[in-house]
Amino acid sequence: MLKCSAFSSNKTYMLKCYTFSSNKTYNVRFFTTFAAPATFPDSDFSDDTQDLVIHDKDLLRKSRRDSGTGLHVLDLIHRGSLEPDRSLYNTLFKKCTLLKKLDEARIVHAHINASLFMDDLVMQNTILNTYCKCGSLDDAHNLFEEMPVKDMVTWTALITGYSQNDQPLNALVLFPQMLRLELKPNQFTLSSVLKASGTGISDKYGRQVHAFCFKYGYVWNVYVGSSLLDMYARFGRMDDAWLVFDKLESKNEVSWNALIAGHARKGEGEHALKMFSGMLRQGFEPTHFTYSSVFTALASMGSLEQGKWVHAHVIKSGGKLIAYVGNTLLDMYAKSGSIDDARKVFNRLERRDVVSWNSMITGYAQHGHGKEAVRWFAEMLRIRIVPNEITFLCVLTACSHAGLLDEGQKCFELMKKYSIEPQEAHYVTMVDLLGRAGRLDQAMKFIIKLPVEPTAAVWGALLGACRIHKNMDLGTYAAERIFEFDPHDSGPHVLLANMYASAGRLCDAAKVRKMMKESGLKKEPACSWVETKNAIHMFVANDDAHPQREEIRKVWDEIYGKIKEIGYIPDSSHVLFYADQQEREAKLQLHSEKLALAYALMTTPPGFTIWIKKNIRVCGDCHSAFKFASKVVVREIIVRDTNRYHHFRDGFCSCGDYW
DNA sequence: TTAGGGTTAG
Repeated sequence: MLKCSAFSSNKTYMLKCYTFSSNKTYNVRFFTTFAAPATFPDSDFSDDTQDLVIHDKDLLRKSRRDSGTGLHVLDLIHRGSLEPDRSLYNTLFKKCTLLKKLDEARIVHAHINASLFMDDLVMQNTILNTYCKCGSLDDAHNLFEEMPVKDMVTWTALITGYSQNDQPLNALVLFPQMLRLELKPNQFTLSSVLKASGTGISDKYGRQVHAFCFKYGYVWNVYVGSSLLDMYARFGRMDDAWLVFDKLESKNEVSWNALIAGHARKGEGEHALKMFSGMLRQGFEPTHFTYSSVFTALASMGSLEQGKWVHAHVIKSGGKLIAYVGNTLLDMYAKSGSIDDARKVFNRLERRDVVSWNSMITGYAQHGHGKEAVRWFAEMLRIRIVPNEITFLCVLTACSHAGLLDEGQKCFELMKKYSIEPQEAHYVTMVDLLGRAGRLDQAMKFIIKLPVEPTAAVWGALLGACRIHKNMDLGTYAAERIFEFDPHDSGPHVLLANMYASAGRLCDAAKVRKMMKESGLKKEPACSWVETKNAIHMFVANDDAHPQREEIRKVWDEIYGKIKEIGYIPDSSHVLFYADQQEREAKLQLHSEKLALAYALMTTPPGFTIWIKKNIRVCGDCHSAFKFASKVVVREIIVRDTNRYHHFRDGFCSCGDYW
């Protein structure tokens, strides 16, 4: 709050300002284009005041430094010292928007309501927009309802407000209402409506808006086009996104970023990286948005070398590691297996937020360092970083994978202290934690006591644990509960059949297989990928299509012989559909990850770390074989399955056989 | 006066 007095000469005003907050008095020379005010007393000036010089164009900058909104100007207006004009109010609203000062915006609004601008449509639109930018859609909506006259900008401002404040449905409801009034949307309206259309489960609405973009002639506009391709990309329709991108009349960083982000979200790292190179070739400067999407893409590829190359770009660009880029960068290093580099990035971050901590905890957990993950969680709490629901999920998963039963239970209890309501994923992980640790009865009691109806995923976690600990009765019960949700889900059928097979109950396993056959259920085909010499090779079990199949099998046969010599015993319970023991053992050696390993050994130099990715959980027999293989071939083998990472080195796996 | 793109888990 400022108290001011002033005098003027030729549009230069000398203001005496006293701030109650800091108990300081300022002599302020205020150069302005405002009309000359009435006379001012100059007797208030004292000698012990500080001098500031402010030009009206500097008002925004100066008051930003003072962390105020410059509302003292309103006092001047109120005292008749200044005659308000549009640019003064606009400056104040800009300031409120910038600092998200809702209360101040309300004060300026009240002031305007008592001024000549009371019924000014443009001014009303500005106020409405300020409320939206300050996050108060209630204020914006109230004003919208009160406005006797509304134009296209009024509607667009409110639509944009809802779209930008996570209320897409409200935005989508307003759009047709606006059209019914025969107000013609422009590029601002359409890009906001498209942003709102990018949420939800279907692109049906977005496609309709696409038609409106054609109708009104904005489809090739870079703003509308970028929103349009982003909308398609969010629904995974990259072909449609590309069609829009290719036809844009001009492209900018945002169009490129939207496309890169689309590929990154789909886990199409290669495409995202190609786009990044293309963007550089065409002379576009990558932004924070670009880098965070590219690192997300690289994280999904686990491609450390390419990750380092892009990291070098960021360093060359000289930018600071802001939260988004820094967090995705450290996640990339963690997911690429280099937890040390991830920690270095973490240490260099300008600001470490809950996402930075979660990423480190997950990094440790996924690479088998459960205790380290728990230690980081404790440190995070010690320095009073407030955990979120993802933090707890990360820590619970870490505990579950590392067999840290007590720590996991304590972590679950701690959620109450932070007022975080457990979600389905937390319950699933708790059942997993108890079940893997062999506490199947406790897991069952936990499910019974759940405050919500247990889901198929909860029963699935119990079934998985029953398979590990060979508890047929409880496993069968869990499987039956899952079938009640979805009798056509092949996953639990396979798990159940595996469970019977590994317990030697081949007749029961055969019954499940028969049931699957009769219902037309097919097991999801297991695939493994291996990256060599900048190309990605995919393998499926019993792969007969690969041009080098003979050589691949020869290499694996050689390894198979060697690992058997040092203790590998094939576990044929992981083969479902063959009754003959010899045939089962033969099929076991043709699992996709084994073929991928053989191919990687053929095509990479000695000592080179081998990276394999798998679309489902790594098979138990392959896990055992890889441990022995890592010793025989003297290589580090990293397998990333849907659950976690396995670092096989010198006969051991980082997961400690607990996955 | 109104517009578009980015992070952690499962």
